[in-house]
Amino acid sequence: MRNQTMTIGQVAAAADVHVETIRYYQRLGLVGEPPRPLGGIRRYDDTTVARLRFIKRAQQLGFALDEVRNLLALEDGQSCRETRVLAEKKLAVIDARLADLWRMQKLLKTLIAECDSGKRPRACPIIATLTATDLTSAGAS
Amino acid sequence: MRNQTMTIGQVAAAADVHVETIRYYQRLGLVGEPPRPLGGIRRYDDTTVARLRFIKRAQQLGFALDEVRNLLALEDGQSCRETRVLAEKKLAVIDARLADLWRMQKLLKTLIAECDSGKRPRACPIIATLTATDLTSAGAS
DNA sequence: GTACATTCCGTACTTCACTACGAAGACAAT
DNA sequence: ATTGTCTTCGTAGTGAAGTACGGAATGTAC
Repeated sequence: MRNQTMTIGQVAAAADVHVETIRYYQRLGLVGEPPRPLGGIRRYDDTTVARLRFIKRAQQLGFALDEVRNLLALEDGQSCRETRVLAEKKLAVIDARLADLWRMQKLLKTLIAECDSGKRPRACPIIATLTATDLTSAGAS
Repeated sequence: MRNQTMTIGQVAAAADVHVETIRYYQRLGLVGEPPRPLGGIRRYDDTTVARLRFIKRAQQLGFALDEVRNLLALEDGQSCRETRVLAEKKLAVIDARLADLWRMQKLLKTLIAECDSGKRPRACPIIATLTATDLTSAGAS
């Protein structure tokens, strides 16, 4: 697959993305466009496939495309400190999001349990909570 | 504040949302529009404020506006079983999202730690991982 | 009675990561 | 030489939850 032999469709299949996604990344400058031989079709090699996989993995780690752009600039692996800083920032965001979701999970679990246990008198405890409670502290036993 | 005395701006201030947000919710049918006295200005009472707060709380629990619409239909508190079903579905989504984020968090922590410990030889372990690893299993010690 | 703030209404724009569409050209097989 | 698939390029649409804008009318204070 070396030496510019693949079409964009073959690259897409190899990296398991859609052709349109590659063209979108090219517009964003995340993936290069090889020169087009006069009136012909562009050819790619597997460095493009590798780059697409890199992008996919970074996304799975929670990086947005704009952040992936920064990571790609450090792709030589020689700027470990800068990469680390990006990873730490992302980790902080993920930590915060986890705390949020954890709070939601806890409260929902509590409310669902109350539906069963008949602890509260008449009305549905979930609706009652939505109607009256300050959720930033509610259910935090 | 009873008996239709507030303007939309006062309602917005009381519920801590923007005027445009109220109008947006009115378009979605989440909030009613009181009749407009011929060529005059609509007046609201605090049931609208309460409804806006209900919506905000539901959003904090992770419900999308479209789901809030369903919750509002059960607002009388008499359909506890149906409300519970909605809450359980939302809880399942949140559980899944938590698992995702937890995986990201774990992997990022591992990678950042490796940056420090010099475990890996030369290149940045984060970049190396993005370049080569299958993240769905990587770092899962 | 006039200046200023608000309201009303519709439309359009924002972000993010794509996806869809359409026309024209290129290439591969028969 | 024709069919059929693929590529190229540009533009436009998706969904979620709003935000922004602009002109006209209305309300409020002095």
